[in-house]
Amino acid sequence: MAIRPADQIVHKAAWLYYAHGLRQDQVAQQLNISRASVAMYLRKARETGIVNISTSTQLFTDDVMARQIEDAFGLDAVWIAPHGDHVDPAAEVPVLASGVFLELVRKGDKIGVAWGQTVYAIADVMSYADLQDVTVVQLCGNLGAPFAYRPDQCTMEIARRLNAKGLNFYAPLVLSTEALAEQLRNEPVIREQLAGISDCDLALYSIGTIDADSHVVKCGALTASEMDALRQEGAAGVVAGQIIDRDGAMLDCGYNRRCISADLDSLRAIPKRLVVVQEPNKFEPLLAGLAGGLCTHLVTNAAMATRLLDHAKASARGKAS
Amino acid sequence: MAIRPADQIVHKAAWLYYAHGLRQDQVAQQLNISRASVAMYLRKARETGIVNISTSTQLFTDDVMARQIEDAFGLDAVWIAPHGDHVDPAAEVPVLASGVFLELVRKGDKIGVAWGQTVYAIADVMSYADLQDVTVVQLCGNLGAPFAYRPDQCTMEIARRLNAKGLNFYAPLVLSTEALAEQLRNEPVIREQLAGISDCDLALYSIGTIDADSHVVKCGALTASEMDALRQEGAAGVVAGQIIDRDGAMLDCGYNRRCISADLDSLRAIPKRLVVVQEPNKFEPLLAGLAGGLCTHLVTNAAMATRLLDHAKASARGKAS
DNA sequence: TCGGCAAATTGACTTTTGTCAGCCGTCATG
DNA sequence: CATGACGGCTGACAAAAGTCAATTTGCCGA
Repeated sequence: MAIRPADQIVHKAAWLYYAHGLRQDQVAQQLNISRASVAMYLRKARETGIVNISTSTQLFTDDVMARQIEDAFGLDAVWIAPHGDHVDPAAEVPVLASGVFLELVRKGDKIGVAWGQTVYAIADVMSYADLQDVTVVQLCGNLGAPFAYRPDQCTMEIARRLNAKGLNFYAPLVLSTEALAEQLRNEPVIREQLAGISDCDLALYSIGTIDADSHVVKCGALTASEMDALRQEGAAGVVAGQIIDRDGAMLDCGYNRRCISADLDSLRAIPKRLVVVQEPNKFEPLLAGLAGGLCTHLVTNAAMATRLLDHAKASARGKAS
Repeated sequence: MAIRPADQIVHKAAWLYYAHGLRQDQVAQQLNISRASVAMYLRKARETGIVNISTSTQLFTDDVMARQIEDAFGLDAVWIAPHGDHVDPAAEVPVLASGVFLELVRKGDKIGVAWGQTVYAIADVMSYADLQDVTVVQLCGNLGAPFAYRPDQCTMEIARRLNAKGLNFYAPLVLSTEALAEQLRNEPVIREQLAGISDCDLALYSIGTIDADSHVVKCGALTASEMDALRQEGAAGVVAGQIIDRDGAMLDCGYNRRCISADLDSLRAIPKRLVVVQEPNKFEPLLAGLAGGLCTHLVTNAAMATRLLDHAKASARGKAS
């Protein structure tokens, strides 16, 4: 909580430069150090969240399509990244999502974070902030797989960026038997953590696909053929490591019963549920998530937005006829 | 609410530069404009709060004196500006106060603002923000005096800086008779506004002195000799244009009864009450305000902090003996 | 007390950003 | 239809910020 003596100078430099608007050479003079050091301290200040630079994301909500999707699916807010007509189209959605995320976070909040490539990409471009009284909790159990986007990695990276407390989940995501999963869920430590999920203020997740490329398959929680079987049984998407059906309800299957993760009611109890979807093949999973009320705030790209609207119009016509 | 077409380009430039980290020439290329225009748009973005740059004020709370004052006076948080060993010592407290103010404001808040040179100085150095759903309300009636720090000016300037809604108080601060003041207070428009003060989330004020230099004297609400008489009667400070005694209670006097302003209970109902005091001669008034529980968050300078602590220690000894 | 080593600091150079006079298109006016 | 005023945009230059190799500082163990 207290400022380390070594950081004192960083705070001072940042204050003189950003709050008072002095030039770097003036700051250097004030603090009796070289201008090069000032430049270094200022970079450090930005990188550690002592200084915060945020850009309004209004540009992306202020859009007819975004409004139409809000209305069609009853969402609180929708952000649409335009077609990647610029340098790095793949980065657009994560950068936007991280901006939106930081706009939604409040001091003292408890934030639930799931996992996946999308979530990790967001963490990776997120700018640093000084939110020491924020807690970031992992929404589901862990996987041993050596991927950067594992649940614990996602949680910790976001906590690190925010200078927040990170609360990891020390249990596997999926166990070999239902009985063991049940026992573990009843362990006080685990039970407490699961129970605490519903009093998060904000949740961040993407929705996974039901195919061989799914992160649950890549990380070894399910085999490609098991996944295939689940699709036959009505699986439509993955939320926090669990399989949901087309209506966004938990699929009644052995895999889910062997999972240790946030149950969907707990997720729905979180007031702000930020869902970020980028890849085109996540259309069906996203529809399932929307149907299940798992999303209040949505960040996606223009292509996906168009498909969502087309779908909404089609089903509206379907009902009318 | 919607972005003006002319501002679209400002948003885009700000997004590419600050969120994606492109250089100005790359942004210029993206948007097919000259780099000079990009530089201009970026300045505009900073000046209108599309981009927000904020610096942690932790340096100034993270201080033994600040902690001691918190404890001694039971405050939620205290910030102390160090001795003016740098370029513009007079600006230090207002700059700090505006930083603290912006840290305390939340989206959707209703903010009460009083008036005076200190408050106006804060407004004047405050950086721009994009808080469109914030409401800034004037805590007391108006004065005709041609000073920039009039109640309505303070309110409007802060509202302008935040891009917030400003709600002015269309009544004089002080009337010639008690009867007229009472009648006016009962006018529905005025009554409503006064009643609404207690559901502010945050208040900002300084505490005025009881002397010929007081802003209420300069603005003609009281003459110097009237002020002198009030001091004999126990006046110790001025809050939102009204006179308080040494205990921070409303002084029972004709002037106060002729005032149209927030009553002290309404102020105390506001959860965050940010008091900013800079001038040495405001020591007694500040003590009165603290005694009356009119302050939860305090911004001041090192000299004042020392005096406060000395006073607290002295009265602790007094009680002990 | 003295090397030896890592971390912090700096001077000099390069790149990026800020600025402003002048230009160009637009629009209202005579 | 010419004119002039105005606001926004740009090119070219000046100022400021970023970078990095070289140097200094502080610190540890011998």
